[in-house]
Amino acid sequence: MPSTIKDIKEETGLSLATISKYLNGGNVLPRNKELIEAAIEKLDYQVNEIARGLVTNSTRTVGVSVFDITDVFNGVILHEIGLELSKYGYGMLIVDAGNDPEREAKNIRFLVNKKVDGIISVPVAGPSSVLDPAFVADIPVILMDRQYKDRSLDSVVINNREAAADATRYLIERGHKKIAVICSKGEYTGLERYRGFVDAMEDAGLEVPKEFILAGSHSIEHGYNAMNRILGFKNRPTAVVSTNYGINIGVVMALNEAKVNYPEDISVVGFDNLMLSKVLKTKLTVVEQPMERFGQKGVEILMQRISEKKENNGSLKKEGHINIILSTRMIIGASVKNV
Amino acid sequence: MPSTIKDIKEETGLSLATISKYLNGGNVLPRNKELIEAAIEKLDYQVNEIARGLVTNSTRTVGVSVFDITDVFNGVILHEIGLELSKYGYGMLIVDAGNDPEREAKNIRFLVNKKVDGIISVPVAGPSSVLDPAFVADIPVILMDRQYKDRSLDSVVINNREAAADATRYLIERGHKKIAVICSKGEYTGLERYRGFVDAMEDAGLEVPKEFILAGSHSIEHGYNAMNRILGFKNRPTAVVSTNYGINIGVVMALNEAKVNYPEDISVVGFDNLMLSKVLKTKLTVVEQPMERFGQKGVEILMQRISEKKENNGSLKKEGHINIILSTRMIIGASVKNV
DNA sequence: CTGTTAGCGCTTTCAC
DNA sequence: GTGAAAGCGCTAACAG
Repeated sequence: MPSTIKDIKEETGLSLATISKYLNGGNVLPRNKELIEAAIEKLDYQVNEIARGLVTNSTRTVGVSVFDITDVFNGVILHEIGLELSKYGYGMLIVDAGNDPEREAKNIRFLVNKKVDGIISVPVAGPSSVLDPAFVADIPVILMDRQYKDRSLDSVVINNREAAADATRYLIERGHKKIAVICSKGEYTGLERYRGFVDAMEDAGLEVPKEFILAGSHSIEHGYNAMNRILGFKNRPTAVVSTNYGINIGVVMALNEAKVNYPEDISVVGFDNLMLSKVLKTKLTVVEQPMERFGQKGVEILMQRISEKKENNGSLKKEGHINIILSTRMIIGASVKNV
Repeated sequence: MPSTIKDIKEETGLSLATISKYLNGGNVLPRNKELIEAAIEKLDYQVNEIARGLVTNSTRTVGVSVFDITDVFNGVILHEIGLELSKYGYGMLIVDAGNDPEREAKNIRFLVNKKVDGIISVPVAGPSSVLDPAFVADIPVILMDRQYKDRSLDSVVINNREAAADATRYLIERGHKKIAVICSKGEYTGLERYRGFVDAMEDAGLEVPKEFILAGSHSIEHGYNAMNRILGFKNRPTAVVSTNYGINIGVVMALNEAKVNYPEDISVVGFDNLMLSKVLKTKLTVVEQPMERFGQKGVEILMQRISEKKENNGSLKKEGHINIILSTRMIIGASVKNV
């Protein structure tokens, strides 16, 4: 059995209050300080955060929910969040939805029951009601990367629509007129990016045949299948916009397997400057998202909400939402040719 | 403020004990059951796991420590562990060392203070003493993928030495005699794999010039730099063994950039059948690790230890260790040619 | 089956 | 600066 504050009371002869005060950085006589420190050392004492949490009503832990932990994008986000959180002395309780909304709902309830001080969510697509248990419990929630269509919440995102329009314009400026988009319309990010694509095409007065819009899931499979479909068209596009990392991978996979060269046979613009881009013989031209900034800003807002709540003695005040929009930039590779 | 068991006592007129019993699946009169359920519904009651944990001395949470959460290998492991844990009604508290032993030590202390019921660790290289706080607190620990040289602990691993020897033999059988290995000797896994390589070469009576052993870190950079060094040799090997996923990526990146084709110009055998293998034009021949089995077995042993501890009323008995060795298999790609 | 009571380990008034 | 005492929300005997 680990030792408790009581044991160190026996050891030192001091009262619980004094010891607790020391533990929380309060002032105690130098003499007592030494006594306590010696006892802690001797007894291997470690604070029981559970007991502390029960009385302070704060766990110094935030819950982080991601739609898929095997997705590199989320791995990087988690890394950045963890780094940032530790600066505040906070830990994180990570839950993984595995792209399943029901599991996500279950996970959120789990976090609420665990009394996390706040939640950062990179949500699965779907109604925002999965977060209801958090709202009922007055736990601040920050959305990251994705937002909900049905409710406005604190969030940190990029301007997906603009970014996708930029990517598309990049192709248009290089003479492309027949451009296809491979996207996922199921979640916020994908839909916005799709819209950005359409914006740019319309602004340029370019037609988009229906079959050039390949909407599906946010996945390697979809990228792979969609690219293969495109390769089968009699009337092939000269360029393709891929709207996320998973799709990038699928697209490149399909191209390589079919021995179709890019940019010679078809140009490609993708999203996210992660691992993959580094390993390809022909580097992808992509829209890069500022991963570290995601973590920093997300944690910053959350900490702000948590202290607001504290100042407001325990209840969240609901007056508007913070919406941080991070800027992106195009990383120029060699996957686009002039036409 | 969320409602408590007391509120539902007021609401129903029942005693705390009865309500608690219901909450924990005990038998109560149907009438009372309805009353309680109605109150729970009405008050949006959620169990306070913190309070529960304080008295039961169990949090139904396990801590999972990984050496680097941005490493896809760990992402997959975490996914599998989470899936498996949820079958037992357990949640996980994930901590990420970012390859920093000091951060890992801090993380373990954090988990201990959070009173997790057990810890699964995919450790950073280094002395096992980072785990001491867990041992002092009598928290069961399961090592996954990697072991320590300085202490024997419960673990689930693959036979790294055998697997690497298999991979090497695969090359030898195809006529390769000049084979280089790119590895990391810093952690358990890397060292074992290096040894397996040496085993196979010695058994075949093949010489390994010193410069054909490129030991460095478990990283993309190392794979990349090492492969570039190899390409600069006057006396080039005809094949290379890459001993982990990160190194695979670096190797392929270097090859592609130098426009050196594999297997035509050099053969490659790698480790781990993850994402990358799917996207390469020429698929890598690799040793595949059973990711799901890692999660299943790791959680299984941990649950066993947790219940043993309970039966032994709260203290871990230390009689030997469980060591699960999972089998691997070679996935044949097209990155090796006969010579 | 139900209620009373004690107590998990800690923080926090409030006197002193 | 220190101590006594109450209490966070819940479970676990023990009586009834």
